[in-house]
Amino acid sequence: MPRKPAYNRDTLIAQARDIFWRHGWAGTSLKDLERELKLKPGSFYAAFGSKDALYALAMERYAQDGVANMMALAQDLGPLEALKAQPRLVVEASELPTKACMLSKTYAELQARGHELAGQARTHMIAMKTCFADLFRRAQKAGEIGAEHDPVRLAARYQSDLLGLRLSAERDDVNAAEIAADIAADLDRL
Amino acid sequence: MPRKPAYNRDTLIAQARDIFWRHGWAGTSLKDLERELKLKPGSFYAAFGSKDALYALAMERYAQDGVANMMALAQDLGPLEALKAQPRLVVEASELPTKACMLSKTYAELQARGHELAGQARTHMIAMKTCFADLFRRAQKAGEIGAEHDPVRLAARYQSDLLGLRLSAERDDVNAAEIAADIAADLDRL
DNA sequence: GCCTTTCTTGAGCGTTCGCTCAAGTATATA
DNA sequence: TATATACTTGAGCGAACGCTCAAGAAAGGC
Repeated sequence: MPRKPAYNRDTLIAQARDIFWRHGWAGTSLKDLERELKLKPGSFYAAFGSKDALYALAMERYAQDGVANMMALAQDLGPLEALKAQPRLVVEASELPTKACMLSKTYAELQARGHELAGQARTHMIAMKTCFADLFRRAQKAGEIGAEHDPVRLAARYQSDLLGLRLSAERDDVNAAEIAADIAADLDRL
Repeated sequence: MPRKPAYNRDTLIAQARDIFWRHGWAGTSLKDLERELKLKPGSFYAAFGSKDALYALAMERYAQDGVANMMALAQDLGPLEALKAQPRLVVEASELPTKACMLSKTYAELQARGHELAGQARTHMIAMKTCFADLFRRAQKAGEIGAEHDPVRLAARYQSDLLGLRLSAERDDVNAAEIAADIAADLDRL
């Protein structure tokens, strides 16, 4: 009996992710979302409930894709080569809304006010770090890196370097490709 | 003939820097500033002109102090030891409003909208990077690091690592001291 | 003590914010 | 075709935003 929505929910979430990713939480107004998603306020709130609820969905999508992408890369190249390739891939990716990590941007913007979305960003970053640690552990088991290293510590450093790289890649005064190459080179010395 | 202001301008700028640093541009309202600086709207606008003008002053103060601090450290320890010490000092500093870099936070928040303050943050970050490059150059001349390295490239990587470290240091799930130690250890292998 | 000059005060401007809701429209079922 | 059940629309709510300005208070120079 009912009527179907004129929009595709998953598409809208992906669109919202890109807008939030680029402009941040406070930098994105409902007017912006209504214009880009082509939804009037009523439809928007019927579909998602609130700006924050949509932001949470967008961030979840972002995090899931990030982990899936890393896993697929490891499937293709093996764990160490995947970790080495990722910095270059991020810098070279031209279709991203922005180079900086959406999770770190969210965390940096909202943590001081104790916003709930900052906590969710933190959770997603931990999942990503765990994914990195798994890859380091697998590389270690495969004998690709020395047994004296702690995979969790390597993962924390790697994630930190990646966050810095992605921030740097936003700047036109920085040669991000060089930094990416140097991060990858460091992994070969482990 | 005139009447003196009841406030100290430099103190207010330092206070504003800490508030902006912690909460960001959109995250800080005039109400917040009026409350913390104990200034009514009229006095505020007579003194600083606008929220953005005060933000620019705050960021300038932040950047000047950053370079001065690095220079003083190099004076005490020499260039390489200063670069090695800085990561640990940032992580251990307990009096900072927040660990993340104010310039990178500003840039990440406002760059996508083309805000003028993002451009100013960019300029200050370039100055900081130039300061790092100088120290690497001096370390190289002193024979502390190999002649095959490019000081500018080292500076870009170092700044990127530092930005990542400072973002990571905001998170309670990360052992930032370990990352800081690893960054310093990398400098010894140059 | 008076006058001039500046600083301080706070009510309130116009705008934008996230969001609500009642009325209208389209569609799957009976 | 009639009806029930969504979805769509857009005017507009109360609150918060950055900011203005006229009136009052304080302090140096004479």
